Order: sequence, then C-alpha cells, then structure tokens
Amino acid sequence: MSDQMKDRMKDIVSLCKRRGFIFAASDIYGGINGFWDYGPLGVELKNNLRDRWWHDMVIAPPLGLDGTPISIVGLDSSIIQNPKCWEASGHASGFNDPMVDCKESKKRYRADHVVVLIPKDGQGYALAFDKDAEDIEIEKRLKKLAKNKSISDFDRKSLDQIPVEDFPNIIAPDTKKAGTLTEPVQFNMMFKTTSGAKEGSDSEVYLRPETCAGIFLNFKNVLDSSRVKVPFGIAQIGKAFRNEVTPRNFIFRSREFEQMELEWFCAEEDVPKWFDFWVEQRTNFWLSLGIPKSELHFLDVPKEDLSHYSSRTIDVEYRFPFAAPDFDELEGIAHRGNYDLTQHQEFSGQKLDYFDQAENKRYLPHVIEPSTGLTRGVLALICEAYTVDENRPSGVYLNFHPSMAPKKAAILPLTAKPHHVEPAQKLYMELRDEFVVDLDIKQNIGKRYARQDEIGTPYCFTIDNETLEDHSVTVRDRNTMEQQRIPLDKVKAFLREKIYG
RNA sequence: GCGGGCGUAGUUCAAUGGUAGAACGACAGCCUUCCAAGCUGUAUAUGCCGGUUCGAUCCCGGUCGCCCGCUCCA
Repeated sequence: MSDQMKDRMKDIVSLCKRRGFIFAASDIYGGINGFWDYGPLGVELKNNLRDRWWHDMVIAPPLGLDGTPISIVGLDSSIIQNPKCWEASGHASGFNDPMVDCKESKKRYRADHVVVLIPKDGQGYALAFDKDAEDIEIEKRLKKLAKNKSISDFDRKSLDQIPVEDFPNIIAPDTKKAGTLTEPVQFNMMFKTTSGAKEGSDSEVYLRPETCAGIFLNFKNVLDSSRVKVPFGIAQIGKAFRNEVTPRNFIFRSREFEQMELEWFCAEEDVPKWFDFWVEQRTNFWLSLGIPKSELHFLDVPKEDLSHYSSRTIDVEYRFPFAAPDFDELEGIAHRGNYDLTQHQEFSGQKLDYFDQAENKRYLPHVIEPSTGLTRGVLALICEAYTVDENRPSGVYLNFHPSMAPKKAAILPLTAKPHHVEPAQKLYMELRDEFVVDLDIKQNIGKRYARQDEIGTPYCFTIDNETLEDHSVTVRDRNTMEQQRIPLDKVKAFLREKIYG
C-alpha cells in the first residue's frame, strides 16, 4: 500500500468516527479486535445499501433471459442452526486447519500442507517440505542435509499425521536444524457457543459463518410454500461470523459482518447463461451506485484457488485504498453446483430434489450464488465518495449517490431569526416523512454547508428573505456548490427526481 | 499467531521524571442576507493493570487496541 493510500485510509477512518459513521465496538473499553459499531450516519448508509439490494433482488427483480421478470423470494433464517448443518456444509472440518509455527524461520504452515520425508531405516532426521515441492528441490536439499540418501529412502507423510512427540526429529521446510516446529494450533473459524442454560458439549452450537446455509436448509420449505418454479432465487441479508485470524483494513475484514446473498437455483444445462446474467446484473448494481467501472475488476478465480464446492467463481473486486493500485473482493459470484443440496440431503436424510412437472423429471438444481458483503459495500461506497477538494471550506466532501446518502437534504434557515426559522421548520415537517433530512439552525451558513459536505448530503435548501416574498428557496448542490432557486412547493418533486432518478 | 512501529481532548498534533498545550471540531451566547467570517465563553485527554521512584503521561513489564509486513481469509 502506498503512503498516500495509507493516509487516505487513516483520513477515512478518522472522518467516519468524527462524523458518526463507524466506531470501534466497545470503544470505551479500548475496543475489541474485528468488531465495529455503526453510528447514526453509518446505519442510514448501511440501511440504504441493504434496502436497495433487497429492492433490486426481491421486490423488483431484473428481467430474465427471456425478457420476463424472474422470480426471487426472501428469507431470514436463524443465525444458529443444528450443528449437523455445518458438518454437511463442510465448515466443521474445513474451518479447523491445524497450523504449526517454525521458531527458527518465523514462518507458519498449515500442517496438512507440509509433507514430511521419514527415513525408512529410522536413521537420521526427517525432512519437511511444502507439499507442492518439486522432486528436484527435494533431492537438492537432501544432498545437503541427508547425505547419501535420496527420495526413495524415505516414506512420505503429511505433517498432520505425525505425532507431536516426533516433531523434535523434523527439520522444518525453511531451516537447516531439527526441532524448530511448534505444536499444531487449531484455528476455529466458527464462533462457538452453547444453547440452553446448562453448559455441556451436547448443547454446543455455532454462529453461522455464512448466511447461505439457511437458504439451503429452507429450500424445501420455500418450494412447498411459495409456488416457485426452477429457475428461481432465494435471497437473504443477515449477519455472519468468522473468527478471522487477522481482522484488517477497518471494516473490510471483521469478525462480525453482514452478507447479502442470493442463491439462484437453475437446471445444470442453463448454468453458463445464468452465470453470465448474474455477473452482468451485479456489475450494473455497483455501477448504478456510483462505483465507476475503472475502479472495478473482475477476477476469474483460478481453479487452484476455488472453494471446495465451486467449479467457477468470479470475484467482483473494488480498488479499495488499502489495496490500491490493486483490487480486493467486494462480491463473489460462484457456481456452487448442487454441492449444498447434495450434502444436506445426505446428512439430513431428507429428499431435497425438485420435481419438474413439464419435463417429468427429478433433479437437484444447480446454484449460482452472487454473494456480497453489505459492510464491505458500505466501505466501498465511503471510499469512493471520499473526495478531497481544497477549494471548499471542509477540504473534503463525500460524493455519495443521492440514493445512498445518509441524509438526503439539509434545511437551513439563513439566520437563526424567527422569520427564517419558522418556514424552515415547516419545510422540515413536510419532508421528513418521505426523506431523511436535517434541520440545522445554529451557526453561520458556511459552517453548516461545510458540515453537510463532510457527511455527503447532496442538497441544502436555504430559507432567506426572498422565501418570505415569493415562496422560493435556494438549492445548493453538494458537488458543484452552485445554487439555484426553486419554488417551495417543488422541493419534494425535486428530491424525488434527484434520488429516484 | 509471529516480527516491527504506535497509543496524549471528538479529530489531527505538541510537551514534560514534578499530573499537560494548540488547531480544528463540539456546545452556549452575541453578531450575521449564502460557503467553517468576527467576538465572548464552556466542556473534554496521557488506553488499561502492575512495577521502579518521594513523585510516572514519560522508564520497565504485562494487557488491550491500532498500523505495517508475514501467516491466514475454508
């Protein structure tokens, strides 16, 4: 990360706290790593993004491949589910990678990623290598550290299969002497808690590490109650929890976060076209919120990096300041196959297949999953909106799309005198049922404009002497700082036009 | 989890082994017919715990948190 972008992140974090967007959780106790609270403006911004996603997915889904509206229904499943659910999904095992550290090289390895060569004759040291190490490299190192022996003189074993008592005899991958590896440490990516007042292992439960599981668990319930037909989608927004090893970069990687996930169920043969469809839809979503195409990047995730369930994934990446000039993940669009339904069907013993009346066949639909972090989206919107402008008093303004701005408008009486304040209060009362608006009376007008700039309010309506004469107000545009005069009774229409397009 | 850096008002910074100062911000008031103007005033800080010391914000240890690099991100 460049120094300039490092400063940019610092400035953004500082503004977020100063103006009430985002605070460290448990701030007065010194904070808690990986958790964040959303302040008065942060919650408005987050709700705006959440509502927009829900609207575009569930209330008014896009037109499908044939030009007719597709079918998507909503869901809000529980954060805690039957623990068997996580065995089926692969999280219970997949989230528990034992790690070993090397005291010498200070490196850390996944135990199952390290292969150990054990001498067949039981003489001399065992040597550890990265599991992908080439034979040539291995022979080279054997020459130095195990004279007179070659690969054929050793048995191979994964490090996680070797008892800790034997560790002192192992030469770690990046060292020359034995006994530098620490005991394997378990990393539990899932938060564990207990259900029921009485603590005990049989009531151990997990906070969901992703929201999508609840969708698969309810696949049959939705089918049986909603008259949906494949292809269709189930959408969900909610919190998920992961014990990240290293929470980093403000709210980008936190341990408690919010996801917006759609599981799109379709026939296997239709996967390619629906996949492209969703990549396009999701891209348009971010573009429409003011994220320019130049700041987005589409990563066709290489095969070796794909999750265990996915055969294709495209990451929609945004140029976050901490990643610049590179990008980091904002949304993932994954083809999950029918992995999840297959697993849950097997583990639960319940039939989850879909019966297609027209084709007269049963099958497990394939799934395309556009999954995005709501809280990551919030960060992207803030980073994108943050605009330095030395020509204005605040020095900076937040260039939010009007539909995303936490406050749509501020109503400002030019002075604190009653003849300005009273009409302002009246306008405020007229607007506040439909728009989130501020009424700010105190201090000089410049200060108030500056404050609204800094929180990204797109419009300020100012009541002055002319208002009393001809029932007009000035509208100040946040981005241009220019003003125009419009009739008082056109203010609502003006805002509707600007916000909803 | 490892290594390095850091922790002083809301924010950004300053200072000191004898308990802290500014700017901006906030608040109250005056003034004010359009961009943080001017004036007066107010409140607010040494992350937490322990040690050394007559005395610690400063030195030491621990802890928590933040930043950077590894590792991790199924």
